[in-house]
Amino acid sequence: MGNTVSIKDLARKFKCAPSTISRALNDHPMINIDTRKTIQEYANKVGYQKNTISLSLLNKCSKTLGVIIPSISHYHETAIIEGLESILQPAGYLLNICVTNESHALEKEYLDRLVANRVDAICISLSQETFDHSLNEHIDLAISRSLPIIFMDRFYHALDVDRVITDDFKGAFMATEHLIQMGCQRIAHLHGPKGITVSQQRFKGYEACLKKYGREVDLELVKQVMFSPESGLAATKSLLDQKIKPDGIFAVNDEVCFGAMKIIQEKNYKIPEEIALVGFDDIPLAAFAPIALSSVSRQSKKIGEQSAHLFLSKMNGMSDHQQVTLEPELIIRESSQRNHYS
Amino acid sequence: MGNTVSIKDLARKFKCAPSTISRALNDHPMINIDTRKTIQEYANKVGYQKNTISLSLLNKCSKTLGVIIPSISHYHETAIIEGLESILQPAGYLLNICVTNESHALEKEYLDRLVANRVDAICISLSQETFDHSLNEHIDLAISRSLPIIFMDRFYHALDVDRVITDDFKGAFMATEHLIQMGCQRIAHLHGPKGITVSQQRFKGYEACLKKYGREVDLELVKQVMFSPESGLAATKSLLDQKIKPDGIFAVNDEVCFGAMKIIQEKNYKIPEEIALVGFDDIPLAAFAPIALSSVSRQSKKIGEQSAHLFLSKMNGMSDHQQVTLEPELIIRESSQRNHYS
DNA sequence: AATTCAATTGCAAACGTTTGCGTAATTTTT
DNA sequence: AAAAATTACGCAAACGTTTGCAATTGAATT
Repeated sequence: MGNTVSIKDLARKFKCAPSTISRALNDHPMINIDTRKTIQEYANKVGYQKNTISLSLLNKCSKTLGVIIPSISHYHETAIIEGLESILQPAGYLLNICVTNESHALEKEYLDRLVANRVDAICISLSQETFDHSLNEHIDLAISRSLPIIFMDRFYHALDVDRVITDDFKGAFMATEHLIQMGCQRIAHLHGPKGITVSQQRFKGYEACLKKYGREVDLELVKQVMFSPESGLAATKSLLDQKIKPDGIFAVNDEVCFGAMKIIQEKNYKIPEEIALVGFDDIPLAAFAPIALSSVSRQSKKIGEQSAHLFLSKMNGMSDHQQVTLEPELIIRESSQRNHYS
Repeated sequence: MGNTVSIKDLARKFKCAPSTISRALNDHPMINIDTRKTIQEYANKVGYQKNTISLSLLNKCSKTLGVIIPSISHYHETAIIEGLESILQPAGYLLNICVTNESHALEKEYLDRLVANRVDAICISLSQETFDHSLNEHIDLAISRSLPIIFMDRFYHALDVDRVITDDFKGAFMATEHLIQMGCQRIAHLHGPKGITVSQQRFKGYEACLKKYGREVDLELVKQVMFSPESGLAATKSLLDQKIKPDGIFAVNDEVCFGAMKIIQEKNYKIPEEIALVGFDDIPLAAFAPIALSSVSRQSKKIGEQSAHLFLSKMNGMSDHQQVTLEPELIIRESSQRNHYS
């Protein structure tokens, strides 16, 4: 920007070599203590600011982490970013955040751009399109470049990768088991967009739990939804219009539950007595839903923190791959707590 | 990363000068069409990826925008990011997102780092600490470097800056006027953290509206809150415990309203008949609050979009400063709609 | 056959910083 | 007083890419 001052400028000013300035600014003992001070003071006065770009070029390391996520509009994603930042800020890293809107093309484009920018590593949560059609060439290519890639949330076809996930299966299992223990007989599931790992895992957890208690999955009670309250409302409405109505609902996330609650209350069913409800993610507003919402916490912030730690280990030369699986936690609130049943 | 291939590598391979490779890859007509093709194909085969860092160094332009925000846990901030990204992705820019947690020290640190990284410009929403104590030296310094800085949401002491904001005053005025028209006599305000522009502006709008209708601000009816439902609940509780109870509440944001609703319903007051409620931000869950929440939309995504456009104009050489003020929009839902009163 | 011209390609500098090595100048040791 | 050691600084290359200008080649023109 026009008036930025470089080491060369300072060298001209002091009639010395750039190397001297560089060493002086870095407090290199090789340089006379007085010259050091003089140079440092002057540099400070004129607002010299190190140009990190030239350093990146030299050191082949940009002190930047690329982050690719499908969306940024939910608590889960922002909490991940908070987690990443809480660890990486003190470590001197910056974040390049890219939102793909679940588009494979955009994911590919962003990945290319991050590689061109020589980020030190990439934390990625795959887009739905990438997942649906197993379009993995761009990822494989990046990996073959030996660019460290850390997968968050969604699985990747290869086994020997770095990965930080929550045990969605287990979380779903816990939620379903809880509903069973609360006396629910017909537990419905609001199934997330298919093709997305978390949707599949949560359904499998739900399914496995029913099996454990000798029940079958009734496909009449499984409706597919998007991750939005509107979608949750519509799906729940169709559930309530059926002959076989649910007396418990496990939903793929909390936003969906807000929609479900709306229509359930409109139709004058009692929560949790007539219909018990459990969501997923434990968003900050869960406790402030019409009926305080029970939910499975997936420790979103910890996913970010763990990913950051994994990244830092890799920067420190750790070469073997690591898979971190976080334990979900069931938070029981009014929407599923039937004291008189237990 | 070890196996990255550079132009120099290709030059060695083809026994020619790096300049030839560079021109060939950029389809420069000066280079023989056949050599061009050959080189391009080979480069493609071995996965050559342009090193943007060297380009940044050369062109003094990094194709990166620095974004500094106080928090990333609310809809407003993520919508801004979505807006920024929707415009800047097609333009070939990346975002360096920094979250300050309202800390001045962190803001300063991040600003320095972004400058060191030679971002092309910075979009910033000032931290509360910076605002409270008018700690502007770091900003002034950056401006004196002639680094373009675009302020979002929060005012800056200087006048000749670039800025994109929503008219919070007007939004608050609209909300308050609406409550008056719904017949509310004692309108309380849940005042955001002081020192933050949006809090102040919204209070002023509330105040001005009351004045217009010949009313005074009753400080008993103004409670200070943080931007959280918990805080909203506590403040509302103290309101309801007073002798003078409100029959309408205008809150600084929607999360606060969720907390307010909780306690209002617990104490068995009817919304909106006994207490009408209006929030701010129009978050996606507003319509799914216990009572669908009326709210002032501040067009968060548009703030991002406009900031991005402003940034692009500046990149195209626009030198004069621009102030964009977006119009808020009042969304009326059940929490304030008293049909029988109007 | 000498000259001009166009088509290709190479050279070298530049962006800003670091760092190994060389080289003065000064001091210490024998 | 000569040799060795220390102190303080400069030189130049390196990172990867672009670009104005010079240089080479071959063909076309006179």
